Amino acid sequence: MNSEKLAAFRKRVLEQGKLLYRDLPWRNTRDPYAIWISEVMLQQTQVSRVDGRWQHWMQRFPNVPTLAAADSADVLDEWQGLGYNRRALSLHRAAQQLMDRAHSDSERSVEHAFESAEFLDSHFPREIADLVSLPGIGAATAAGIRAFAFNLPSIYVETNVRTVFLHEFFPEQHKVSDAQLIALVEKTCPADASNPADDPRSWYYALLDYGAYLKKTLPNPSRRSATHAKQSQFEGSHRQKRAALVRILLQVRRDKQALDELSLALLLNEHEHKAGRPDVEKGEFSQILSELQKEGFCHKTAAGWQA
DNA sequence: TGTCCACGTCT
DNA sequence: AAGACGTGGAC
Repeated sequence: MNSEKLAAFRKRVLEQGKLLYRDLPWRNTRDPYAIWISEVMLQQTQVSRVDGRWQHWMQRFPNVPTLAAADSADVLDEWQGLGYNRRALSLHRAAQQLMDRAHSDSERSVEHAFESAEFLDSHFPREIADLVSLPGIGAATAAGIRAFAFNLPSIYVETNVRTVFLHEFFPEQHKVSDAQLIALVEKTCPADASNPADDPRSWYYALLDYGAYLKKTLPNPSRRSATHAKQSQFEGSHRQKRAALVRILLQVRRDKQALDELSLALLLNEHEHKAGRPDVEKGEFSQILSELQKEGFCHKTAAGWQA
């Protein structure tokens, strides 16, 4: 790949990015906490579904200390409708870890109150290794936080970025590996922010917006990525039952203020612990549900269990 | 009506 | 390293 070709590509993406720029609410802040929340919400989720939910979350849990102090059931409750509950529980746990880190930092710099949001923001991790050590933050989310909150260069590979590189450099080619894409992403990301119109933040906004546009107008090019996988069947799956159970528990808690906080939190932690594993014990869901039914919290209908 | 599809993180 | 994980819009 010669440098003229790369320069032409960069110019094209920047131009497209300008034309297609989306003025999304989480792009009008530099608060790393707010951007972190948006990145996690946007994992596997369309922009249209996050818009509104992000704002609501920010009202309810405006900063790291608020989120860390929240009850895990309230965090789940706020998350309902976004899918993949484990992301909400990871957010909650990560916030608590950040508080722990801030606490130990403030022992060394006592002039800062460790409870203050400003202190935490200035201590929000910006190194890849520190970000990735938090639950729910992988390579992509870490790079996104670095670019959008701190304007720092990284290799940000997610579906829209894949789409652009697949479309521009690998037309027609199938099963393109991430290693091939990463090499190009690394080569093209601006490494210093001296030119304000061409920095990591603007660069990745442009890539995201151009990629989203390509997905709308073409058969999704990112299907040609080697990482693209067909999802397993939802109907009749454990995760369908688990989702129903969480919904019912939260509904019961909202409506009747029954179910004490602690037992619900324990149950939800259990749920979190088991997520991602296929070894959930047989009959566990129906057992919990029939116990709840005995206490009059829910009942079985033709459509399934209801609160 | 159901079936397919959107996909990053974790184990 | 293959597969689980939630929800709702598109068709």
